[in-house]
Amino acid sequence: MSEAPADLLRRHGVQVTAQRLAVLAAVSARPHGTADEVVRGVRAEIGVISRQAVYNALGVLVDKGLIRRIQPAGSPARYEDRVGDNHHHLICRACGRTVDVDCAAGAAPCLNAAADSGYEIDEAEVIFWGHCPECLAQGPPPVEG
Amino acid sequence: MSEAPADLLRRHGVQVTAQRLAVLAAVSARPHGTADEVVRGVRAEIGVISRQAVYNALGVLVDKGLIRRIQPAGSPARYEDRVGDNHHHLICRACGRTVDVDCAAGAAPCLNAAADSGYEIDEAEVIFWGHCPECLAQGPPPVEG
DNA sequence: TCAAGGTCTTGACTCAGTCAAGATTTAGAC
DNA sequence: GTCTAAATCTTGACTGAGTCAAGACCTTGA
Repeated sequence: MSEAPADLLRRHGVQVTAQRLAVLAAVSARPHGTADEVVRGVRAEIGVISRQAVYNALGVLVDKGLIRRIQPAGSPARYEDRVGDNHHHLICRACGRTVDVDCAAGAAPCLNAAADSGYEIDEAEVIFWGHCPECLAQGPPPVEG
Repeated sequence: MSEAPADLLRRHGVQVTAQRLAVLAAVSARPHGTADEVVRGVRAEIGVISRQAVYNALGVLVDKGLIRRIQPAGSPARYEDRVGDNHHHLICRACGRTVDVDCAAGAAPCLNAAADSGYEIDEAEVIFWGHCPECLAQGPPPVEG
């Protein structure tokens, strides 16, 4: 990350604009933020931007592998700038807080078994659901069922 | 599954209605169907039902653990009646076909490592993305990036 | 058969995201 | 520094998935 953001974009064949730089910065500043939170972050930084420009920038950056999109069930898409490693996510059912988890097994552990299906697999998306320490402390999680 | 669907519902404290029975049957008939597909399936079976009643029935059945809801990125929620085992899903990026995969490791393999975070984890949701044999045969998958 | 409570229908609404047309900006050539 | 073509941004309408609320209807249990 010693590279300037503008150079990073150029190196990936992405035209450099104030909006894209601000989106990249906003995603870095608040990992796991929604598109809407990015919009607010960018507006705080450069004053004004259209929702559409943010969606466009996020799409381009995801496309080029500069950021990663995660889409947990029951939540809008979220974005983070930690890419290139095979980490997963852990989400609190109560407060929605999302944290990164390194996969203990290194490479995705189920890939071999799944390959029996004849599918050519390129990604294993893993999301852990539970309750974070703070929500646990505030009271026992509601019994389900 | 030797139990009659109506008894199954009653045993779980769910009031028995024609709509709920039809929704349960529709989900069994087409695993991984969307709410919309369930609506169409139910209409084929009992003639008429409101969208809202289907959402309501699906919600109750998921709540009681009689069916399972999966929400792949970029797709509406899907439902299946295979519950109680820790199986995962494999989705074709090209045609969207979804198949079940048994987890080779038996129990969810990353749970121990993730537990370091202090979270109390109750579910590991795993989705594999790739291309199915038929889509692979029709041509190489598009290069991404 | 009847009353009470739960469920269904209808229709408006929200939220996240997409589409399209015209104005603006960027990159590269002169 | 100026100019042109192409890419990007803004604006505003639109779609799809799902939720909310009020009143009609059906189940359950007595």
